[in-house]
Amino acid sequence: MKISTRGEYGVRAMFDLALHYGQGPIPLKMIAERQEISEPYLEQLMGALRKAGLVSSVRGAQGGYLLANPPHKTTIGDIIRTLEGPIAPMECVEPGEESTCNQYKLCATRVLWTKLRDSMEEVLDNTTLEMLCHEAMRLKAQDDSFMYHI
Amino acid sequence: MKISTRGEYGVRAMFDLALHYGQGPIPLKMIAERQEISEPYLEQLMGALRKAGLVSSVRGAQGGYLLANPPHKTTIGDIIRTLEGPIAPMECVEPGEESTCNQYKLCATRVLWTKLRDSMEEVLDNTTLEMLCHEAMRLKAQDDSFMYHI
DNA sequence: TTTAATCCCGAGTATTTCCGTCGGTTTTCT
DNA sequence: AGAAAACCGACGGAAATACTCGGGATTAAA
Repeated sequence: MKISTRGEYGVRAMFDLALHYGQGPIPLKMIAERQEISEPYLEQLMGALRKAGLVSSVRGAQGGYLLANPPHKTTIGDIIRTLEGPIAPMECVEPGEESTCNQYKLCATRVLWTKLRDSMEEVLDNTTLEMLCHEAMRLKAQDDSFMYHI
Repeated sequence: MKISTRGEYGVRAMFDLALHYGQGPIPLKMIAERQEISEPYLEQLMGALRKAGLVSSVRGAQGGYLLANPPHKTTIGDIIRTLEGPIAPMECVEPGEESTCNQYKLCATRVLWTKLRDSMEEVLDNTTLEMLCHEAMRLKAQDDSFMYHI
C-alpha cells in the first residue's frame, strides 16, 4: 500500500520545478542534487513526464526541464498516474476493468475498493503543485519565526 | 499503490467468516474453496489474523476458524494492518516515524502524504465486516429482482 | 483406541517488481 | 570545435511477493 520511489521522486522533482517556475529550463543535474535523487534514474522519470506532457525540455547546453503548465494546472494525481499507472488499490477498480472479474456485479468487496479509490483520487486530484509551493512557504515562515524566538 | 494479495485474500476470508457468523467453526478448506484461494497460503494469513486476535480457531476434527468478535466490531483497517502493516502511502507518515526524515518539519510533500493517509484510514477504519455483509445482501436482492423481470 | 480431520509452524522456492546503472547518440549553446 | 545537456534502450542486482512443502499437534468421531 505504498507509493513507489517513481511516484515519490516524480512529485519531488515536479515540486522542485514548480518552485523555480518562470526561471527558464532547469538542468536535470540541479534537480537531482537538490532532491537527492540518482541522476540517471531521475532521467527515466523525466522522460515519462515529458511524454505525458507534464514537463517540456530544452536540449543542448543551457537546456533543462520546465513545467509544461503553470503550477496550479498540474495535480499530484497527474504525476502519480504517469509514473505509477492508475490510482487504484486493486486491479478490479481500475478504469475500464469492469468486466474482468466474472461476478463483479455481486462483489461486495469491490464496493469497498471503489470507495477507497475515490477517496484517494479526491486528495491527489485536488492537490496542485501550486498548493505544495504555498505549503512550503507556510512551513518556512513558521520555522523562521520559531528561530527568531530563540 | 496496490493492496497485495495478503490484504485482498484476508478481507475475502474474513468476509466469508462474517457471512457464516454464529455457525460454529468453519474449516479453512471451505473458505479457500469458496474464495478460490490456495489453501496452504491462506493458512499463513489465518495464522497472522489469529495472532492479532481477529479470529479464533478450534483444532482437531470438526474444527476451523471463526470471527473472534461480531462482524460490526472488526473493520477492514484492522485486517489490512494485520496483514500488510501500517496504512500509509509513504514510510514517513507511518505512526512513530516523525524523526526519521531529517527535515520533516519543512517537508511540504509530507503534508500531502499525511492527507492521503488520513483519507485512506477514514474509509478503511469506518467499514466493518457487517457493512460488507449488508452490501452483499443488497447486491443479491438487486440481482434477484433483475432476474425476475426477465 | 484407532483414524481422520483439522489446525499449527517454519523453512524453502519461484517469480515478479523495483530500483537503479551504463554506454552511447543527438542537440544546441558558447 | 567543444562542452553541456537531453534522449534512448538495454541490462543487472536486490528485495518483495506469492506461494509450496513437510511434518507435528490436537481433537472429534468411528
